Amino acid sequence: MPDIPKAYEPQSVEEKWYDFWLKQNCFSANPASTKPAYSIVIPPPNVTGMLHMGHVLNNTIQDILARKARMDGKEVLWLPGTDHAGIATQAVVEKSLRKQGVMKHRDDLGREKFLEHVWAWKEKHGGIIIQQLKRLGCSCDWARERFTMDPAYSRCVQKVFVELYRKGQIYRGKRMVNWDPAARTALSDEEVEMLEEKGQLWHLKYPLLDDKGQPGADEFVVVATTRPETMLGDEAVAVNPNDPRYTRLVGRRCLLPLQNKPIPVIADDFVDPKFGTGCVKVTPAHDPNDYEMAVRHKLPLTVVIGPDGRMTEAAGEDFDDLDRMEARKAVVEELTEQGLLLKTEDYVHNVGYSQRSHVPIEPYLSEQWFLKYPSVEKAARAVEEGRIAFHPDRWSKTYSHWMLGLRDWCISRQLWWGHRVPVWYRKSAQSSAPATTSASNIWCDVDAPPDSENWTQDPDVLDTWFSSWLWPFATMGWPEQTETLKKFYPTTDLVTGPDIIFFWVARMIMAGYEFMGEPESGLPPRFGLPDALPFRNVYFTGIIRDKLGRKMSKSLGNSPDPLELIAKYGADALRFGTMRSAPLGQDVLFDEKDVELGRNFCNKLWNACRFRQMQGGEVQGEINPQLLTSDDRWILLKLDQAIREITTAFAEYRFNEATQTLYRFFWSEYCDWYVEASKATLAASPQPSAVNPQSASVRANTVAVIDFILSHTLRLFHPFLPFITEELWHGMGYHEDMPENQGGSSIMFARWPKPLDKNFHDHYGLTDSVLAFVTAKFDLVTQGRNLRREGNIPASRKVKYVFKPAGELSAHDADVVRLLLNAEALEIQPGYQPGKGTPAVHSELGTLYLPLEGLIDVTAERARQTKELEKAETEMAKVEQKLNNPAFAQKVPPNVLAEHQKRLAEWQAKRDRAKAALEALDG
RNA sequence: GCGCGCUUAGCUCAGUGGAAGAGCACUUCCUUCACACGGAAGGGGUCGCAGGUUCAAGUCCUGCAGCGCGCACCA
Repeated sequence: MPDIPKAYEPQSVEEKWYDFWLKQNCFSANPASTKPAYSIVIPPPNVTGMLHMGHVLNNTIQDILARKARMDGKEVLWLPGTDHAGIATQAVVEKSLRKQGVMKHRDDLGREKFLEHVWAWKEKHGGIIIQQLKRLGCSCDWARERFTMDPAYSRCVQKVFVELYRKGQIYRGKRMVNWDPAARTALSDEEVEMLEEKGQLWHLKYPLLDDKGQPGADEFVVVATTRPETMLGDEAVAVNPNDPRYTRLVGRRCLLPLQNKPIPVIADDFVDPKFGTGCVKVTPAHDPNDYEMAVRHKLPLTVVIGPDGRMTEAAGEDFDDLDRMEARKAVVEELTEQGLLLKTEDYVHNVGYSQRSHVPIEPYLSEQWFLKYPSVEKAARAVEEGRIAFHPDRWSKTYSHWMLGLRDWCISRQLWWGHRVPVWYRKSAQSSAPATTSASNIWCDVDAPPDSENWTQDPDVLDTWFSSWLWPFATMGWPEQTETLKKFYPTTDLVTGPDIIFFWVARMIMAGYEFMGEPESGLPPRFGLPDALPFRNVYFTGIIRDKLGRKMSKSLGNSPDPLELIAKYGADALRFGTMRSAPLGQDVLFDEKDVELGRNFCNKLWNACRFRQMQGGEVQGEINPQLLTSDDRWILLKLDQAIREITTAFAEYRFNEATQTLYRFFWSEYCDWYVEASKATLAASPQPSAVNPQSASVRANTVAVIDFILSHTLRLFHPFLPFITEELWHGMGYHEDMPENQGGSSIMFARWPKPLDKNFHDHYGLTDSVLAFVTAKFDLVTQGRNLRREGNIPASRKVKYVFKPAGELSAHDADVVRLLLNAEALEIQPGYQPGKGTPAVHSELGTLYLPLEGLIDVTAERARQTKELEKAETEMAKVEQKLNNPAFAQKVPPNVLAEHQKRLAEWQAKRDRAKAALEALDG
């Protein structure tokens, strides 16, 4: 690292090493490797998407896992790709084409032309998010990038459709579905968001008809509705058969206002007599329950709201072509005029909204394709019995609950962009319209029928999730039994958000069992893999929110652009800051300050290495146990502790804990204490001197300790901070002695640090007493610095401390204390007799005085000692209370008892010293 | 209605039955030869409320309250 800049400059460094990794093929996964496999498939982002903070969190975690696995000696496959996001992409392209004036509606272009435009759009924009992931440092095997509309992948989707169709799991049916009038397509139940809304409950009067079909003078049934516009399609009024108020009405007819149509009063158990008036208007074509009732009572269906959300001709002249919300107003107005609106109540209820278009869902009767979920039982048990582990585990409850109440999945979408349903209908002889749908007239196969001119393909495409549920194996070459599948399936970890637990996670597990699992009895093995499940662990990230706790969204404009953050702070900073504030299982309140913290941390790491470089000399490999200082031993112990904590945190997917440990170890322990203390030895000349023949070799030994710590620290940091660690790994020369494939070429493959074992501890004298000694030494320093503060002595003023040791204190340790106190001198005087009121602090090592010759601030000193005294007394009281409890001594473990007794003694000693000091001040 | 979270320093949050923690913000001091993207010393908490278990509870149990999120066909 020649001419090291004072501050870390990430931009050039990041680009350089990413190119290096790509050129060296560091990310490519080799199925022929003998190393154990580790694999992740990326949750495919939308092909037209842009990187947002959610991606940053999600993909940083995956990259951390992948990089850690490489350092653990695994053969790693992180398989990237994108999905085609049917509705979203089609909507974006349609909007753009309209804006350009290319079309008004896609029908203007026709299916083929329109799809050409979408593909062109995909070619232009589809790579953006992939490039952005690279900026973040993601170590995906890019050669294996997949897209859900790739020809091979599309064939997987079709094959799966055909298989399930032939097994009877997929069927076509006319059903009431969730219709998105903006996107003009059916949606699955999961794509409907129930939102609480303040609405109104309108009470409508329907005049009853007498025997002659004439409205009675004053006879009405009153129905309540939240959607008055649907009354135009009413076909009955229903009451509960056991409701005494209305039994006499059943069988009579009433007049549907506005339409002037007689409709029957029917009896149905569905009606809850206790709700509202106990009379329900029945709109068969626009409400799922009403539809069921209509089927039971053989009522006709009148469609008054069309697929575009506008009223149809059947709604009557006055309402035809009105938007459904305008129609609502118009209907209410008209009914009011006719005196048929009894009352309007405020009413809070839940309204289904399209998760895609954010418009209210319209229940809509249409012909759709449905899937009876396959392998549900196996998929449910896999999670319940722990073969797939959720992190945090609580999501498994959500999963199980969902698996219990499954309804058939509506998989067809009325779009053009997507996998077209592989079903053809035989054209009738007379026209090109599909003939009756009997078996011989339907062709369902991956390939079109040979006489395709006699057939018409189903116009619908499949739900995007119907393709992405195959992602873990369809990306690896299924249905061929590829080497990749053999090596890397099942995958190890999946990282995703809990919001797609139903959409994706559950369905992937089902698909795993259905298509990768054991064959049904009697059939030859279809796939020779031992395990069907698609992954073993699922890590659920939190949702990234802004610092006010709001979800990030384009419309709020509260979503920072990660690329701007990378440009400003560096990718490592963004990764570290995000991970540090993202606890397992909780939402993340993102604040740019977090990224700033990440940048500051990188700068600290940079400068710590720079400090080492300034000490000169080659990388020091060997540490001589004979020459270790107490500080050297202390930092080795702290490193050991950090390695253990971080390794455990990784095993439990507690990444924020790992980053916090790293932060604490490196900043608070290594930089704040060890580096400062090491300056005592580093100040010596690197050349042997006559005065102190050992100082040069002690100095070299300290440099060796620094190299040991830094080379370990860089490896511990690598999964979080890939760029700066690679830069420093090479810059510091730590790669030089490593085997080529274990850190010699890249820190990516350096071995993950192991905890320092017992032999190491014994060999280097890493003992509890060293730990206690150095802790006490540093405590003495903190107290000594406090003396200076309390006495209002500026840091710039050189002062002399006097130390009265309780035992032995080596010259080195005394020098460290002097240095850390920023003292001109530290006089060791075992028999020191302080003058009256000399400020002093105590530690296990002895008493430290700050003699100030006539400059003692008696008031300040008294205040300080009084505070000490009070603190000691309250702490004593706490411990005494416990110890005085007879049950305590009997039941508590001996070590805890001993610890409490020791604690009491310590506080007593402190109290006594504070008392004495106060008396001395007054005396 | 059912389920799941959350409630700890001014803010954002860690905390795994045995002395209340971090970052930011705040106060004071320091441009000392790694770093002002820095250093030092401080101030600041009846751990949402009420019970219970325990020698010992921020931590375990039971209620309650507030906030958030799922799921649920009641017009």
